[in-house]
Amino acid sequence: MTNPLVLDNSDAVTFVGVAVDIPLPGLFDYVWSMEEVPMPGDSVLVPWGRKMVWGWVWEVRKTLPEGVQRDKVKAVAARIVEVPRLSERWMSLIGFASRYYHHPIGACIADTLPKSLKTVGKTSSVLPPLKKWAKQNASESGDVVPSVVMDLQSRALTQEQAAALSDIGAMSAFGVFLLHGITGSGKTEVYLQAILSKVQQGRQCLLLLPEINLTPAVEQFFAKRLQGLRVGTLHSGLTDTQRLKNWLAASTHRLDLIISTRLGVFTPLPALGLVIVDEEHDPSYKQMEGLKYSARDIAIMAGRLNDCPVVLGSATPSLETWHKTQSGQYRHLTLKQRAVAGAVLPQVELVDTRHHPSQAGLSKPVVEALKRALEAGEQSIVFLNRRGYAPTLMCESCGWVADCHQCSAHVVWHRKDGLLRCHHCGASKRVPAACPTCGNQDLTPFGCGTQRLEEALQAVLPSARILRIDADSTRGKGAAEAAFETAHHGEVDVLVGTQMVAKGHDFQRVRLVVAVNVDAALFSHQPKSAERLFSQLMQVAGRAGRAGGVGRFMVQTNYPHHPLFVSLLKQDYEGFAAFELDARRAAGFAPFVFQVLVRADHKRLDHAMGFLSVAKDLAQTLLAEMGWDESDTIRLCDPVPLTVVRVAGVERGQLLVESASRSALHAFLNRWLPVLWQEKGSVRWFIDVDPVEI
DNA sequence: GTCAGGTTTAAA
DNA sequence: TTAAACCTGACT
Repeated sequence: MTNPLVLDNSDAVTFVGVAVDIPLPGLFDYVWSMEEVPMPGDSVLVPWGRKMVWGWVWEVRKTLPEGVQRDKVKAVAARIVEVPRLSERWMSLIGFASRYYHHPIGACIADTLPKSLKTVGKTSSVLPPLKKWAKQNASESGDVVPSVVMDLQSRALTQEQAAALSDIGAMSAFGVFLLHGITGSGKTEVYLQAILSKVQQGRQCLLLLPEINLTPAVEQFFAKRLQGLRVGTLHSGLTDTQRLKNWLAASTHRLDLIISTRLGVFTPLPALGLVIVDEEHDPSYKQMEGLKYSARDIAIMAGRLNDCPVVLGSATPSLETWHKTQSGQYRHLTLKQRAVAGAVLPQVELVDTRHHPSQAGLSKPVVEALKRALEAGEQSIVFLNRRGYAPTLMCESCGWVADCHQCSAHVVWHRKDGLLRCHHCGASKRVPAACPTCGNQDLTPFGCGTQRLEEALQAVLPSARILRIDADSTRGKGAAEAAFETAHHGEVDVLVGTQMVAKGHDFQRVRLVVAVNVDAALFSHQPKSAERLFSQLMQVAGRAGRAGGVGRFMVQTNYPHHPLFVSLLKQDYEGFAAFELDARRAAGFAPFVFQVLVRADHKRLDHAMGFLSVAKDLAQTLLAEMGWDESDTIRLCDPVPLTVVRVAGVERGQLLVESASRSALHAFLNRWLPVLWQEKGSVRWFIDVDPVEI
């Protein structure tokens, strides 16, 4: 601490540690030679090599850190006054993300701010909203308590809802709640009233949703129900300018409720009072590129830093959340009844496909049920989590299979547009007229995707109006909303689709829901695949019978006695979770062990694998030096190629590191990763903390 | 010698 | 990541 009364020595120089948008670890030091005093959080322009790059002041220092030569240090070129200074709390959150995910701090900032903030001075479109913001900010403060009132048609809460609400409302400090409620149990009503009460106290609320598709409907819902509420959305579907505007409004308390996808969890909200993560188990909360964060985990840290409650909502909580709830770290709020009047749980039926052979993916009992629903004028949903027409195209005479040139994977036949598309790299090519190896003109599709299922359904239900909803049919702006709109208006008898049909949308006239081709997930080597299947099935099941009457959910399987289905029949999440957690404990999987994945990519597999084995050797040496017993604290697995080893012409390998102690794992990474930075050669590598796929 | 191509290194 | 420097082999 410098005493402010003692004048600085005239030759004392101020240095700043700047987080630069460069994938290198650590901060870079610059001289601050401007009149104005630098502050952490300032946006600056600094020389980098022979060009200028954008960065943020992270630390202000009187001396250079050890090892930095004074003559190498250049001066900050300019402070970008138009960009608001980042708050301390926001910097703590980014700092946490950087340490926890072992990702360079500059890259963390770059990955979490609206990217238009990096182009100030380069493009003209960014400046007007920033200038407007500065002007507005000078003239008035955003900190006003809005007078928000609930609409008159508010329903009375069930006892369970009221109890949950009062528990959340009573929590004014940090605490995590699991709001565990089946579909239709009225979680949203609890969110709404909790948000209302926080907003009336002058606080901001952050509501995270797993998918962009859900944001418009949810925004409308809140705007309609809470009059006077200043609500805005943040997601990657917004234009850069719109996103910047909403971000600025949120960060200056001109919004009370921010509804966003995962990227919104990093928005600096000055008056954050409540964080809600809806469908907290959803895999899309995990960012897979750049800073590989879990928005749910970051949300919890944001709650901790802002000392406010965090609500995790789900009908089928992730097992890590469930585990923490069971051990008392999170508080468990349960909603067991369906809140919508007259709605009851759907009946689950398993169709044993060993006894009911299926044609084009549909068994006889399922077809019968669909016919009856059609006759009764009801809507039905058929769920198949695989898009395209057929996952493989094969020549039966020579055994040739259509593969992707750039990836070690089969290409999927998309019959509608006559293309073979690779679902890994996105490349597509025309369907060949004949087998390229033997000239056979009869190529046979194997397996079934949503397009083929749609065709099969049309064949058995000729009079039905069928609508397919998947990533292909809803490409293009507004296409998804238009499709859902059509379904809502009842102009559709059967909806066929991937998990897109399962998420968030209540179709009023649906009584029957069918799931086909789910068995592969039962025996996947991915530890989370059973968990994911169970939650998907519970979620689609919830689409049945929301309007009243008993819904019916039929699942085709070859393994009706599998424990997952035994739990599904009873819609018994807790039973499933107990079974699955036991299995994970026995196998030594997460959440009983903490994992970090080191991935190495290179055009040549031997280079990628070579890097990983060197990395492993270095790790072993390091562990010996640290005096840790390898088998005891840190477990290093063998480097292995990924299942789909080549994608877009790049070969990929990985090395899994595990420990029962999170702090030991991080302490080890802090020593190991700097060594790897020196060792990389031409191999591109990165790490994934708490990976969802291994 | 020189040109294209790959690999290494530094960036504060 | 980017860009320049550095290295290497093929060819004139």
